[in-house]
Amino acid sequence: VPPAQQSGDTPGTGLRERRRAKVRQEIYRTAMRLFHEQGYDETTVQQIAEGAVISESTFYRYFPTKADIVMEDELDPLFVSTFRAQPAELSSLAAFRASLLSVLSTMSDEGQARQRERFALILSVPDLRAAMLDQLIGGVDLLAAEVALRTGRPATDTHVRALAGAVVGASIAVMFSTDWQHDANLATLLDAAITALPDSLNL
Amino acid sequence: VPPAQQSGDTPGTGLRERRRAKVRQEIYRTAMRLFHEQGYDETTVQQIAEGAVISESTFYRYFPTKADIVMEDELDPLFVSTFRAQPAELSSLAAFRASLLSVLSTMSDEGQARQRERFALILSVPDLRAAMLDQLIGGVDLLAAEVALRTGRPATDTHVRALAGAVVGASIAVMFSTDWQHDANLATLLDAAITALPDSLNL
Amino acid sequence: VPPAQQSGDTPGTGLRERRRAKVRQEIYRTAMRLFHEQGYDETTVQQIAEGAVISESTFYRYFPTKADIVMEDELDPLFVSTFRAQPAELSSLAAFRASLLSVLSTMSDEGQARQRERFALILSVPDLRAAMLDQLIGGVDLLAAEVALRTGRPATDTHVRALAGAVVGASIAVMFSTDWQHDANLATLLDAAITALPDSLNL
Amino acid sequence: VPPAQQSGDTPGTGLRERRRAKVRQEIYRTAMRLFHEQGYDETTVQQIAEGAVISESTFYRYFPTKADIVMEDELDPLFVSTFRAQPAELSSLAAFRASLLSVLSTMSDEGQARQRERFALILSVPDLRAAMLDQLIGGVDLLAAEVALRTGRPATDTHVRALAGAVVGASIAVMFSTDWQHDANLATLLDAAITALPDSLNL
DNA sequence: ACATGCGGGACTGCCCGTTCAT
DNA sequence: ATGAACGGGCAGTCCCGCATGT
Repeated sequence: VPPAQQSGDTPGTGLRERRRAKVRQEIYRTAMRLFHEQGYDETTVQQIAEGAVISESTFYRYFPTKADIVMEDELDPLFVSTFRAQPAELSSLAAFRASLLSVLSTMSDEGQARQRERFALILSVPDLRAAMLDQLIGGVDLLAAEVALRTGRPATDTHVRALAGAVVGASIAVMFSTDWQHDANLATLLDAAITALPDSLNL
Repeated sequence: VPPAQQSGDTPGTGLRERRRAKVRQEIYRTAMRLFHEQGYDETTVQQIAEGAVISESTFYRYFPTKADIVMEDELDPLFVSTFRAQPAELSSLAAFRASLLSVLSTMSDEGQARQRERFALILSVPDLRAAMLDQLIGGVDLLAAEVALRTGRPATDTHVRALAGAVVGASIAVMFSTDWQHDANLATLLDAAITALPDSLNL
Repeated sequence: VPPAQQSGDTPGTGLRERRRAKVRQEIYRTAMRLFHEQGYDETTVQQIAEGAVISESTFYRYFPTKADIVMEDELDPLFVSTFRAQPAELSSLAAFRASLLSVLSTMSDEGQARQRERFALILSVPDLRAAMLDQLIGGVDLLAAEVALRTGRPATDTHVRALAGAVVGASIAVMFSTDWQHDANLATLLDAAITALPDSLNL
Repeated sequence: VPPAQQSGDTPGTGLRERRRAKVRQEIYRTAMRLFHEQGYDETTVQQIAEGAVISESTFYRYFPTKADIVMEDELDPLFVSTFRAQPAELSSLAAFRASLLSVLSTMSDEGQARQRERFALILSVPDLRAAMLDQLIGGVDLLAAEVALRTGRPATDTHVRALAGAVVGASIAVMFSTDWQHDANLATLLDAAITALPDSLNL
């Protein structure tokens, strides 16, 4: 037992943690493969457990629900650090936009493709769409906290929350647009929407 | 055979339709009462069915899922008609704000209290929060369609969608703020947020 | 109401009967198409009813169960008449074999293909396999009755029933053999099995 | 990890296994009692579960379907071992007959009565008749495998399958004869049918 | 007469809490 | 004491029979 519980973010070099991470990844990959082959609803937790050679109850120790496998998003922490690194003279909106572009551009093409597919999956499965709201609310809270930091206002300030909500809402609205699958580039789309947002409010 | 199929909204004078509406309401009330008394998760569909003196399968013929009972929102159509009635010279944002105030003000105190409770329920139950996203997306689509109508732009236009998303997002963000339960008035809160939105974007 | 209920087999020229036949066929075709497109279990009775533009309960007035659509076999009456037409000097077994070949040979290639596919469907769906037993028992009874007619013995005679059972059983056993899908010709297979049956008993 | 995986049939000394067997038997007995008292269709799985003091979902962990309770046949393995013990010089048919008699004679009168009743139940309930086909196919496959073993031919050989099918088919045909309930002895009946089978083929 | 709608039961799948085995 | 097995329990889907209304 390590003398001090390490803070959650540190990767962790303990043997335990690595084993855990490995199992987790095995579950993740098996599940994604099955979702891809058979569809989400058609894949049972039992099948995933069998594929990853663990018991069903172990599965639930790694992912609270089946939907959480897909909800997994490694981009949030990256986004936060990027946002904080933006020059102070930028407005929050501009900083958001810059961070967005920066994060998206660091993704490999394959990474983009995977995000894309993941997103399409979420869009098409009610259960996953549903699971996304908490994710979204979390996103708003996160952004509000960062904006609060930047501006010195409290995170519960109506203006701060409205800004965060509007930005996330606009992003979602554009992403959930029915006809973006042909559109090659999510980054361009989002960038345009965010840039135009102030003007859009005058429509 | 009825001589003319009546448009869906008309109350309907057929014996069948009235019975249906009555049963639906009975289910709704029974469910809400039970949710109030025992909590949402602690109430089974079977109990609701028993309380409404129907079978479980009949329940599912009226509400596709248990969550849909709570999702029921009669305000949307009212909002749409109010929004359309706004003078054309108002910007979409202003029209939205005016409609919002108008709709909220027509609600009785008791109606407001019920909405409030309903909202608190949704906030506290993961299952309901989850179910809300589709509702929200629907709201964005609805609003986008109306804005498109007002401005003559296509409903899929990025500006239009961004506007709709931002407005809904900001509203949600404010409503999901942790500390509004003490605040008596939702209307005031929302009004402030929407009014300040353009300025907020400059934070 | 017709003065005399016509015997079930007569095609019937009444307007009623023709309408009935037409609806029945419409149901049959819609169902088969859907089974083909989506699979049997994945097709609900409601979908079939919608596709045939009738109500669900009407469906059940034409087919007692969903499985009965597939169970429909128009070959039995043909087989009986062919069997009766066999020369009296043939043994029952020989007559059976001759009738079998005769009936199968009258089928068009397309008809054979359809029978083949139908059979594969039955094999692969538990529900259909299950539904088949009554069909089979019916077949045994039918055959026993015919053999009884031919031989002058009572249809309940143990020898008669054993013969009928053995013939049907052997046919089934061969048809349910795991590896016949590559084998182009069901007729050849069955013929060989029946011909060799007496010898097989000495194994 | 247990040092050696015990063969499935061995009773098993683990506490877990014994408990499982006990629960299974409790379900079986409760169900049979209820079927006897109220009829099969009139007995719900819920009642069985209540009677066995388990939950409905546990029931389905022990028996995949309600029908499988009745399908349970402990005679198959006994039959196989008896069949294998027959002297090699007997023909397969003769060996089958000898095994049949042997197995039936070891059954107590009460056991016979139970089998009888079980069979009558199956005959009278469509759902059970239906479930029986898979059982039958299994029986044919089993017998074919044994015959293959005895004769050195492949189990998929047409002669082998035809023989197995014919024997099972003849047995079924006789058992499903309408008027055997007065006939005290199933063994005698089956024996006669099997013995006469080769001659019957010449009818 | 005909369709619509409801009762109700079988069954599946998700998820959680407890118990057993190592 | 850690992890697997197992049971409980509930949501939800589909099939089918019967009552009811048009």
